[in-house]
Formats: sequence, C-alpha cells, structure tokens
Amino acid sequence: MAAADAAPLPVVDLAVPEGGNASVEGDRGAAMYSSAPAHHLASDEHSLDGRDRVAEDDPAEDAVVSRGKPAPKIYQTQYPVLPYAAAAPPPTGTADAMSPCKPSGGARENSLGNSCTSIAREAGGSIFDALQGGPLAGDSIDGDSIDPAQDFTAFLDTVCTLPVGSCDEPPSSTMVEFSMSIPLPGEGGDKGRVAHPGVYQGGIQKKSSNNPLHGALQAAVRNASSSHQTFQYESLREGSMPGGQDDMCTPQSQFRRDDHSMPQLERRHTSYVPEVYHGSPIGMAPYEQVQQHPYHHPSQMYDETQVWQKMQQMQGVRRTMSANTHSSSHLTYSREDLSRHLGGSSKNNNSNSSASGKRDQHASPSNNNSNNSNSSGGARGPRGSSSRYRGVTQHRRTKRWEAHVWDKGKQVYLGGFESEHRAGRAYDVVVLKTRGPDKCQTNFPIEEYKSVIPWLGSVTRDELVLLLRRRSKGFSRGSSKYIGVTKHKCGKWEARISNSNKSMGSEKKKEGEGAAGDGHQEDAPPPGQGTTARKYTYLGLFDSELEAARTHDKAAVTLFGLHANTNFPIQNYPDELMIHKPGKKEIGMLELFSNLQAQEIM
DNA sequence: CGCCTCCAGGTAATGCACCA
DNA sequence: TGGTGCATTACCTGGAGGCG
Repeated sequence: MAAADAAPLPVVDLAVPEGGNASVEGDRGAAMYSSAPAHHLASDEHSLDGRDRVAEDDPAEDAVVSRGKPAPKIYQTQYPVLPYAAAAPPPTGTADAMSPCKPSGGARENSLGNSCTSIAREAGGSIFDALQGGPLAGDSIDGDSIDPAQDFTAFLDTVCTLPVGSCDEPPSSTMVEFSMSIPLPGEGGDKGRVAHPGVYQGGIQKKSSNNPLHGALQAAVRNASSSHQTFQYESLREGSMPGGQDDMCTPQSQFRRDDHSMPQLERRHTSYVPEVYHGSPIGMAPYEQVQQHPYHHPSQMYDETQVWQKMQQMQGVRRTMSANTHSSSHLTYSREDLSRHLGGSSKNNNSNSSASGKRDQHASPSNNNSNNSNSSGGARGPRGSSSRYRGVTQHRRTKRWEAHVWDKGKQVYLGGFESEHRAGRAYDVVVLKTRGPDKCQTNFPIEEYKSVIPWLGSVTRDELVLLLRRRSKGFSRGSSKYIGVTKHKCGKWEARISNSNKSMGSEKKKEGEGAAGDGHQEDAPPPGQGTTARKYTYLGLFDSELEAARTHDKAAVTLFGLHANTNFPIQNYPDELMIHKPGKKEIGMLELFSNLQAQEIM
C-alpha cells in the first residue's frame, strides 16, 4: 500500500524540516518496536468457558508465546502518529528509573522509535514531554486517580481475562497510564560525554572478509566512541537492579509462565514504551492536538455508564436473538464446517455466504450481532473461510492464524496468532473499538468484553492494534529480543546486519512515487551493496546480548543513519550518525536533532 | 459500486547447517 | 570456535472475490 493510500488516520502536522514530514515517517517508519513480551494470553484460557478451552487449548502455544520476543514492525504509514504524550521521565532513582523502558529501554521497546525517523519521532516525544508531560502515577484525571499498575499490560490482561458470567456490574473505572522514562541526552547525567570504553568493547570483531561492507563497518564502529547516554543507561539499570539488568529486562524472564507472582512493577515495564514511542509525534504534535486526545481529555472518553447501559440493552436483544444457537457448542461442526476444514471446496458450499454464516454461528454461539450475518445468509466474504472466526484467516503457507480488521476501507493487520481463538479475540476487541459495541459483529458474546470496553475509550485504535500485535505470536520470533542478534551455537550472541536494515516495506513501494519520495532513494546504498541481493554482514560474537545489540545498532546507524532500524534510540549513537553520510532529506532531520540538543530538549 | 473478508505473495529477520 | 550462506518463518500488504 502506498503511503499516499494510507488510511486517513490522525496524522499530526509535523514540524519537521524538509524530509521529516509525515509521509516520510510513513514511508520509512517501519519501526521495530518493543521487546514487548509476548505475554501469553493465559488469562483467556481461564476465563473462557470450557468450550473454548477444549477447542483451543494448545500447551505449546503458551510455551511459545511466553518466550517473549522481538516485536513486529509497524508501518507508520498505517499507524502514523498517536497524538498522546508519554509521561515525563521520572526522577532518577525512582522506581521508574529502573524501568527497562529507559533510555535504551531495553531492546526493542525503543527500537520502535528507531528506524528511519526515530530521531524526529523521539525528539517530538521528548519535546512534548518537556512541554507538558503525561500523567504520572498518582496524577488524576477528572478525579480518577491513575493507578500505576493499570498500564497497557494490565489493559491487555483485562482484554484477555474476559470474564464469563457475571455481567451485572460494570467494571470500575480505569485509566491507562502511559509511562515513558527515557532519559534523553541532556537530561540527568548528560554532563559531558564520558567515554565508556567498556560498553562497546566488543565492537565489531576483526575478521578478514571480502565484503566491503564489513570493512566499513569495522572502521566505523571502531572509530565511534560510545555515547554517554547509553552508558548512563547501563549504569542506571545495573545499579538499580540487583538481579541483573538483563534478567529484569528480558521479556523471557519477565513473562515466564510461572512468573506470575512477580511484582506488578516489574511486569508493567514491558508494555507501554513502544506505543509511546510509536505515538510520539514525530514532528511534535501541536500542543492543542495532543491535548485534545481522549487520553488527555477524560471528557472525551467513553462514558462508562452509558456504554454499560447500551451494552445491557444490547445483551438483552442478543440473548433473545441468539437463543437458538447459544446452546450449541461451537465445537459442534456442521457438515459444511467439516467440509471446509477438510479442504472441501468453498464453491461447493457456495455460498460462501452459507459457509460464512456457519462460521459465525460456531464462532460465537451467542454471537451478539451475528444476527446479521446468519440471518442474511452470512457475512460477506469470499470463498470458504479458513476460520470459523470473523476476521481471522489461516495463512496457508505458515498455518498461522492472522487477524485483520478493516477500518475506513483499509485493512489493518492485527497480528499472527498461534490459535484461531486468540486471533478471533483480537478481532473482536479491535472491532469493538473501531465500530462500537452497537455496530460491530464480534466472534464472542459481547458481554465477555464488558470489562474491556471502558478501556477502549482510553486508547486509540492504533494503540490497541499495537498492543495486540505485541501480544501476538509475532513476538515469539527469534532467540533474542534484540533485532539483528541471535544466539550462536557456542552460546554467545551473534550480531548481524542486513544490507537493508532500514525499515521494510515502504521502500519498494515508494520507488514509483517520485514526488512523494521520502529521500530514501537518494541515499547511497551501503558500501558494496547492490539493491537486489539481500546480504547479511556478520558483525561478530559477543558475550552479552546487549553488546551484540549495540553493535548492530552502531553498524546500522553508520550505514543508514536516520533510517537505521535499531534496538535503541538513535540518539544513543550520535557519533555513528556523524559518520553516516546523510541524504539530503536526512540533513533536515539531523538539523532538527542538533537544534533539539542545543536547546537541551533532547 | 463500495465495503468487507480472505488469500497469498513479497520481503525482512532469524535459525541452523556447514565450512574454515 | 568463528564465520558464511541458505532455509525457514513471520510480518505486512495488495488484491481477488462476494455481498448489500
């Protein structure tokens, strides 16, 4: 999808110099984000009724999901800017100061803000922070005090807990806290750039190679001194986390399945920064715009009472309408279902409508709004559906379940999931958000979402999608939570970099878009790199994962500058940025970067 | 005709076997 | 043990096709 075709999402007017505009962001914004743990959706196992568990239980699934892995990329094109602010960084020494969401935020938490326009994005975010900040723990909005524990993780927990049964009481008011603790340069400890040789000691290992890129990288990384920011971050984390920073930061450790007893404080760390970064207005959302965001204007949030009343009304109707199907488990497959699942031709069923109708029925025995689809011959949809859940498809090649919703004519990818059921849940939540409880068709009874709906008012669709994606199977990818880092068989961490480390997806599409070009093309390809063959350059083995990640970042920034797809915020690598020869349009962003630093905003 | 759903292709990133 | 390159997997998107 070309950037120009992106859904008309609320892209703020970006105050970024030439090249740093929204479309640029969109084009190259395939930011890797967050090491958000693939916090398994354990709760839905417990909360769903037995039918679901029988149908969907997959021990392997949780084992996989709980690994906690890198995040997928998000295309800014699709999710341009989330105009809310992050919380102002707490003072050093506070609990939040220990957060892995700090400066380098632990892995891809911040890589979200990396990729191409991270500087601008982060700059914007930090500027905004400086201007007004977001709510902090203890703040209150409209009289409701913000519970620090109620962050996105909690939100998703809520989503996934989806109680079945008592629907008599509306959930208590909750507010999502966005907390970003990112000591940026010039903020606490930016007193002089103290070289810290130890940090990057590993550097890129010397190795004879014919790859010209290799040589360039070696030189670049060798020459680049460590940034103080990174050092400081390390110090903070190490100093404040007796247990070892990595232990604290890794999703693997945080979300180990048997780790539920961990303090809330630890758990909450992993969830929000990505969104914050992602949402950080790249070019600074106008103050007013941000202020208008529901998050900052509780008055614009859902009125829970109204929502609840509406839901109750709807439930009454639905119970009646779906009475017939309610009693039948959706495990009871019809002949059509069996046929479909066994590869029966959808054309036989023809009636796709028929097939789809059955799907709805089974997916949601009490399918709230299923009245439409069932009674009218089924939901729209081509061919035989691969899933009995709406919005869920199974990737034929990978057999993974993917969920999508359509919003304003554009398809929105919700993530890949291990189970059909979870994909269906993802769809439900997003569709509830986008279309509202009274218009959407969900896979499961809407009453199961009663505790979720209030949350939906405090997040944007995009935020929600990001959350779901982070919870999706996609996060189980890779052995490391850092991009470009893999565990070598010898036990060390191997760093590699691709010759197109830059954000994916958009480049190709932009090629034919001349005027809308983002400047990418004008940047010379990496040394020795053609545009055709994908090549990975070996950067060396490292004892620590972190070290490997930083080496990757340095190489990426050296090669791709602002377009680099990094694990940590790009401002951690000013020296590499200087080494990188920027393209014309990058220069504008670099200037912005410099100005921000000069103003001590960054 | 527009919207919606789903399929499946392209590409990025990681896994892993193999070689020096 | 270190390094390379291919295979596999996952992410994301474009577009086909059905329905109102």
